[in-house]
Amino acid sequence: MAALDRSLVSSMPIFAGLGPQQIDEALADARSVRFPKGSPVFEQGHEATSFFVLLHGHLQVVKLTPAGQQVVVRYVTPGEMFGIAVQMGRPTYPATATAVVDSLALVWPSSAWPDLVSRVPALAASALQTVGSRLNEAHQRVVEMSTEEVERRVAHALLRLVKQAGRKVETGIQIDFPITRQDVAEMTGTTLHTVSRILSAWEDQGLVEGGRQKIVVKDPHRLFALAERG
Amino acid sequence: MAALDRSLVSSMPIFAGLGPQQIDEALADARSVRFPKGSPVFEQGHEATSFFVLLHGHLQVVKLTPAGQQVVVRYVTPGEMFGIAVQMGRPTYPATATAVVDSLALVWPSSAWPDLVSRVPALAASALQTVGSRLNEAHQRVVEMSTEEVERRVAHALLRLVKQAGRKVETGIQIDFPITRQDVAEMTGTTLHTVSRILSAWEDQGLVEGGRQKIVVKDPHRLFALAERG
DNA sequence: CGGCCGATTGATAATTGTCAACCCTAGTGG
DNA sequence: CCACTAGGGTTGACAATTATCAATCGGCCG
Repeated sequence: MAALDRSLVSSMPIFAGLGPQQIDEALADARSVRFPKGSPVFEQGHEATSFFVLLHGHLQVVKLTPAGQQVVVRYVTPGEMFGIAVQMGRPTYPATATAVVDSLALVWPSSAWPDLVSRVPALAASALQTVGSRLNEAHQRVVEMSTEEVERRVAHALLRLVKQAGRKVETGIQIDFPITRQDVAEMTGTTLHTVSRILSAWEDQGLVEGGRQKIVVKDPHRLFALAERG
Repeated sequence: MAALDRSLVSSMPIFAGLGPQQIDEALADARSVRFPKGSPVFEQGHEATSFFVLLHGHLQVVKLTPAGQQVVVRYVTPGEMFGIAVQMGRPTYPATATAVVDSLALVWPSSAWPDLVSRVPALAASALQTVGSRLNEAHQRVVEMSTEEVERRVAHALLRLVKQAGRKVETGIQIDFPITRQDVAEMTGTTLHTVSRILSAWEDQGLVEGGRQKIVVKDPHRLFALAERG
């Protein structure tokens, strides 16, 4: 089991640069847990009792506003660390993570972190880099929302999804999990109606191919041009 | 000199929980540098050769888009660590930091970080928390830009400025550095025209008091109500 | 097979950006 | 010391994007 996990894990950036025995040490406190499609991994406001590394599947991370509106913060892809609220000094999770397909994650108790870091100091640097790259994405998104109109924001969001969760199919590259127009709207700060109109227009131009909870990008290059030049 | 710095620094969250000798150790590699109003501390895209702690003053951190539009990422207030790109695994600064008033900062060479962390492990946790809280702010901003109309975004931005850089004056609380309508627009993803209209309306209602590069919040409570309830 | 969730599309309204003109004042330099 | 100027601010008119409201369609899952 540990050996299986080690092979699953050794190629992941978080564990990059660790020796086999360090990986085993890190894995000692962890257990792997299955999260069926639709089930919550953790919920906004709850005590941050665990942190995670996703092994397989995809999670949607959502923030709920006081007024009840949702914003999709990001999607978690295999290899990523997540739920590291405590490490950042917050006692509760700042968002809700839900499995959008059947998923598998390594789970550590938050209390294991200090000990883990002292035994494997490189983990602290790993965590810092993880959070740093996430900060960068967030800032990028702020810049996009400040300076780009909706269509380009949707284009950027789609390209990001393609990079993170693209799977080759006959007609192009498909987002590898069920995703609705509403989801895309919540990623880009617009409404499902506007997203629907945009995707319809793109479909007419042969850029993408729609479907129920499905998006296939047929011409990534042209989509990229649209996102950049406008 | 070191003693002076230590007293300046010991109350700052980044150095919280460090003993006096640990603080001295951390300060050993640092020098303090003055940045006159208007001068750049570091620039977007340049090699991240240093990281910093602000001792006095205020910095504006700006991201420039390929199309030449600016977005104000945040303002740095005394006690904050900044320019920690290398620690997050990026070779260059992702934004430009400029002193908006005469400022003073501690400067470390980036190369000193690994050694520093090994001698003062608590710094790694400090840095992680700093980046974590910044990530939180960025996400908060994404949520606001996704769900709130301009007026409430401006209200939130003003309240944040008041908290970070508010100074009591007779008529209320003034932002303690020169700030233009354009700056506020670049913080909230709108135009200086819209900001000007909003501030004018608020001034008529006795909420704020305007002026050239000046904003005084006369009634923070009412502004807060406006930001929250809408 | 039926119901429901997701998607599409039209008509309309509202917010906010754009363009333009103008004012004001702080600071500069003669 | 005063005049001038440039940068910051204000305001109006108009346009455009995008949200809102409403109706309808269609295909999947139970």
